[in-house]
Amino acid sequence: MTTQTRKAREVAEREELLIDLAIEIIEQHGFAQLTMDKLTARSEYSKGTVYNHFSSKEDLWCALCARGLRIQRSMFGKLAQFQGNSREAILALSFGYELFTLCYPTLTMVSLRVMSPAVFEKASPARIKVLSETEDEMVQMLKGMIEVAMDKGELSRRYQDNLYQITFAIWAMSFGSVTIMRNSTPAPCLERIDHDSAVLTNASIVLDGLQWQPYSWEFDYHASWQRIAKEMFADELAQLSQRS
Amino acid sequence: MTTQTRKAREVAEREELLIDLAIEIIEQHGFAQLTMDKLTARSEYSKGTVYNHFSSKEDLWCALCARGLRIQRSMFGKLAQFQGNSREAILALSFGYELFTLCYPTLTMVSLRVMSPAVFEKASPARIKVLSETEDEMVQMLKGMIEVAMDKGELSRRYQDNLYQITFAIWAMSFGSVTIMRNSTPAPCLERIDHDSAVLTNASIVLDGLQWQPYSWEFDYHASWQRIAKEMFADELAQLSQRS
DNA sequence: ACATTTTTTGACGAATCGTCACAAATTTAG
DNA sequence: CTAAATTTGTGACGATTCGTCAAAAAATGT
Repeated sequence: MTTQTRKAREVAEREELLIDLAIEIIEQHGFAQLTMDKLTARSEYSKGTVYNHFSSKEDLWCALCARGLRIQRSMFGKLAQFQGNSREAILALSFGYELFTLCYPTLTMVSLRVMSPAVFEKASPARIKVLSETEDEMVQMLKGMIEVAMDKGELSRRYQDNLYQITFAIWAMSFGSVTIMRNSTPAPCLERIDHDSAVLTNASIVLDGLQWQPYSWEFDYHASWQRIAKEMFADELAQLSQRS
Repeated sequence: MTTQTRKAREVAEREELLIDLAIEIIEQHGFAQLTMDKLTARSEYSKGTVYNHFSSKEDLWCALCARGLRIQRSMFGKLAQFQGNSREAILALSFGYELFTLCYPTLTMVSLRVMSPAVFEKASPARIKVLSETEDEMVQMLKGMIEVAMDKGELSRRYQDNLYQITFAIWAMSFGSVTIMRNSTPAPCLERIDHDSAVLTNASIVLDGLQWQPYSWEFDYHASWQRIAKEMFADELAQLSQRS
C-alpha cells in the first residue's frame, strides 16, 4: 500500500499548503478577502481541486481553526514542562494562550468567527471531529494539572466533585479576557486597564477564588509571569516585539 | 421645526422596523441568509432606501448589535433594583447577561460576529459611537456597585487602585462562560458540566477571589440565583420554558 | 403654480459561491 | 505493453450578492 500512503501524504501536504496560502491572503488583504476564487488563483490548482479539500468556505475556516488549535496544543505541551509550583503551571497556560492570540491574531480571529452553529452546520463532520478532539486534549492536560495540585494539597478539594467545572472556569476567564481585550469595540473602560497584566490579574483572581495556594498575596506571580516569558517563549516574544 | 422632528421620527421608526425584519430573517432562515436584497424584499422599501439607513451590511450588523445592547441595558437597569447584599447584586447582573443570551440567541450571535476590527472598519462612525456608549453605561453601573460594596466594607480594598480591573474580571468571566457554553464546538468536556449553574459557579469563584463577602461558603447563593429568577424575570423565564 | 431640494427607486456591474460535464492522469487488467 | 476503468483535476457557468448611481417621485419653499 505504498502508493496509497504516498498519495495520501501528497494530499495532506497540499492541504497544508492551501491553508498557508489562505493565511497569507487574510494577513495581506483582510479576512473578508479570503475567497475560494482568490485561494484558487494564488495556488497552482483549480477551483474543483480546492473544493476537493474544503467542502465549503466554512469548511476552510474550520481548517484554519484546526491549524490554530494544533499550534496551541504544541505550545501547551512545551509549557507543561515549566518548572514551578502548580499555580505557576496554570499561569503558564494562560500566558501561552494570550501569547498565541498575539502571535497569531489571524487564527484567533478565525476561531472566534467559527464559533457558531451556522458554521459547524456547513463544515464537514471529519473536520469538526478533529477540532473537538484537539480541544479536548488540551482540556485533559489542564485537568491533569488540577488533579496533581489536589493530590499535593495545593488546591482546595471544594470543587473535587466536578473537576471539569474548574477547567471551565480557568478556560472561560482566559478566553473572555483575551477576546474582549483584543477584539471588542473600542470601549472607554478598556482603555483604563493595563493590557499587559490583565490576563495575569484575572487568572490570579480565579485561582484565589478556587483557593489554589500559594495565594496571590503570598507569592510573587508577577515574577513567575516574567520567568515564563523568559524561559519558555524568548523566541516568540523577540519576534513579536520586532514586528511592532 | 415640527416637520423636521416628525421626519426624523419617521426615519427612526423605519429603522427600527428594518431591524425587526432583519432579526426575523435570521431567526427564520439563519444568519447567512440575511442579505441586503432579502431585507429589501421583505420590507416595503427599495434597496437604495435600505442603504440610506445602513451604509453597508456590516453597518446593519452593528445596528443589530446596538439593539441587543439596548435590551441588555434595560435588563440591567431593572436588575439594579434587586434587593440583596452587594454580592447578590453582581450575581443578578451575571444572571441577566445569561438570560439575555438565552432569550435573544440571535442578537448574541450577532454581537460575537461583530466583535472584529474588520467589521468596525466598514460600519459608520455614528453607529460605533452608540455601541461603545451603551456598553460604557453598563460598565459604569457595574463600577457603581463595586464602589458601594467597597464603602460598605463588603469588598476587599486590594484592587481599589484600578476598579476597572474588577469590572473587567467580572465581565470577562460572564462573557467567557456564556460564549463558550452556547457557541463553542461540541467539546466532550462541556458535556460534563452543569449548564444551569456554570455561570453562577464561575461568578462565585471570581467574587471569592476578589474577597467579596459574604463568601460562597458563608451564604446560599443558589437561593439568591433562584430568587433573582423568580422576582426579576418570571415573565422571561416562563416564555423561555414555553418555547422549548 | 412653479422651482428647488430631498428622498426613493430599481436596473446594473463586479465579485462570489458552489456545481458539473468534460479532460487528464493514474491505476488496473489482459 | 496496450487498453479499459477509475480516480483526480479543470474552468466555464448559473445563481446570488453587494453597493452604486442616474433618473423618477415626493416634499418643501416661494
